[in-house]
Amino acid sequence: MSTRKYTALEQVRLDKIQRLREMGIEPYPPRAERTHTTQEARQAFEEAERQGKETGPEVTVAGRIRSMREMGKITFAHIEDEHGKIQLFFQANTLGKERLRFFNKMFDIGDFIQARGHLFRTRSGEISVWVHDFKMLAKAITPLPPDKRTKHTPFSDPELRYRQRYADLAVHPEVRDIFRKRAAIVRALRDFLDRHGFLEVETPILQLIYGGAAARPFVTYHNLLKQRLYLRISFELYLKRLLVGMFERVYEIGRDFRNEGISFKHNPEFTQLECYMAYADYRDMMDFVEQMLVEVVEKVLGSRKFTYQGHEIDLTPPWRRVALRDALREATGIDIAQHPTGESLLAAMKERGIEPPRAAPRGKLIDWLLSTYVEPKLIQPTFVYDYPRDISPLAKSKPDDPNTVERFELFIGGMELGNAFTELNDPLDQEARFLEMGRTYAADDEERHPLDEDYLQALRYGMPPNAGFGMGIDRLTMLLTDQPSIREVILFPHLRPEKGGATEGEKGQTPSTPERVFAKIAAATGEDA
RNA sequence: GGGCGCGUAGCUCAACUGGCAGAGCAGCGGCCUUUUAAGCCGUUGGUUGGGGGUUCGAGUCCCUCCGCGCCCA
Repeated sequence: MSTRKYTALEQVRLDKIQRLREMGIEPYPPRAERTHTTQEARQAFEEAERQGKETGPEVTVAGRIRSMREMGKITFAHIEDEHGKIQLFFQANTLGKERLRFFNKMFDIGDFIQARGHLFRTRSGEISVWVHDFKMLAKAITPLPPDKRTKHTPFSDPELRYRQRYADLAVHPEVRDIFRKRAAIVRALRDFLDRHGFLEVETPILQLIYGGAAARPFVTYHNLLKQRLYLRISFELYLKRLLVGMFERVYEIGRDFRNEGISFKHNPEFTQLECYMAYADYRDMMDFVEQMLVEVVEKVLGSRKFTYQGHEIDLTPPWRRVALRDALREATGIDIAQHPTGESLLAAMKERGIEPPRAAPRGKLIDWLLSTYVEPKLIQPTFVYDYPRDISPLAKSKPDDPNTVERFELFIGGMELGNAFTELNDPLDQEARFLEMGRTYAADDEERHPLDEDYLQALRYGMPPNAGFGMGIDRLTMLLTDQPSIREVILFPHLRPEKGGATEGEKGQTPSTPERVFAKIAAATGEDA
């Protein structure tokens, strides 16, 4: 019994499976006997040609049928494996009429096949396998979608491409290339950090107290321990504990989870790199990041320059460094230094016809101005530095200006790519900041964070001065693969369920606070919350 | 969360002010011994995203729900 109804097209192929089995042919045999990839087969033939031969060696190739052209007593087909295609040539004189008919009738585009034969060139010059024998490796039931380049019927529906990424990948080699490049980026970052004395570590994803960023968490529940847990929104507080533990340089590459909106640059789970360097400050970190990205990009792309969405981006150092105050003054005419309070800043904004979406504290207004008026224009790599203290509770204040912290964000291609501070290592100041945040944020503000007493305890043992940096791997991949949406660089991006919509009983109401969610989870799992 | 747009055959898309749901591709049957967007002849295929309403009559108009995209938060 099937979990869904088969289409008429699928039914045809199911019938073929049935008939194959009746003929004693297993449509899903356990083993293949490939001797050459398509690439190796072509190379083998070219080698034979260099030796003056007209035919190449006998090879057994395997792959997915991508096209079939039946022409009476001969049939052409292309098969594809991971790295390329090769044409198969089936001829009645070689195989016998019945065997050729068997191929024509029982094999379809999308099936995996293995074919043995010698290599040759067709009259039109294409290297092909003159098939002596062939074998079904895996019968496809659902027809493959046509690829994007097919003139009449491109497979272009983004929803279907993301929902059925396997089909998208199967027919679009260039989509496979994005993920190869992504792997190369991560490898190059690791390599760079390892060579610079960083230790790669893994810290908890399930956390009792979340922190390190301003974001809403996903919540979950450990049944046996009756523990409320959060999926981490950043690695920051754990990695910095390791500096207390006398590791001087640590990094982690992994998944963060943020229970927030989805957009072309936001996915609920995304991959982050964070690294921490003892005895360095945020200026050292700028130099380090510059060096790291230049090297990574050169390794992956072979150049310091690349095009992102029509913009030529040049990573040749030194990158522009601009104080947040100057960047905002340039973009909006407002000097935030003249407006030490939210009220004053808001008044200045309104004077210039700038209307924020909602009333907010000073730091949040500045953040909004930055992302609205500055960020989209920062195409070339730019460090924006010196941020308001109240939106940076983990960063150290500037010695001469307690309301400004030593923090920078990195922008490339109009996107925020990374964030860094001279880390706050004064346990008393950190405690004061946590308490201050608790007062500034309304009790029901979902970005209000619980106070992490254990983190303060770690600081009390003494943490060396250090700088930390976090960067979105997905966004870096977007830049280096010239993709306009984060979904193009995540293999299985988050989508709503195709059917059903909201979970039963939750329609129309969002359980907005973790407390309410815990109550629901506990009820659903039969545990006391 | 808000605004705009989209949802029709397996895929890509048509269908005027409401009036017989169509094409190309693929599929199926046939012809074809060097094709590669093969070609030629014939042919099958529909819960028009789900539900409700208006109407003699709804793909089209109204309400609602679901999904996707773009823009805004």
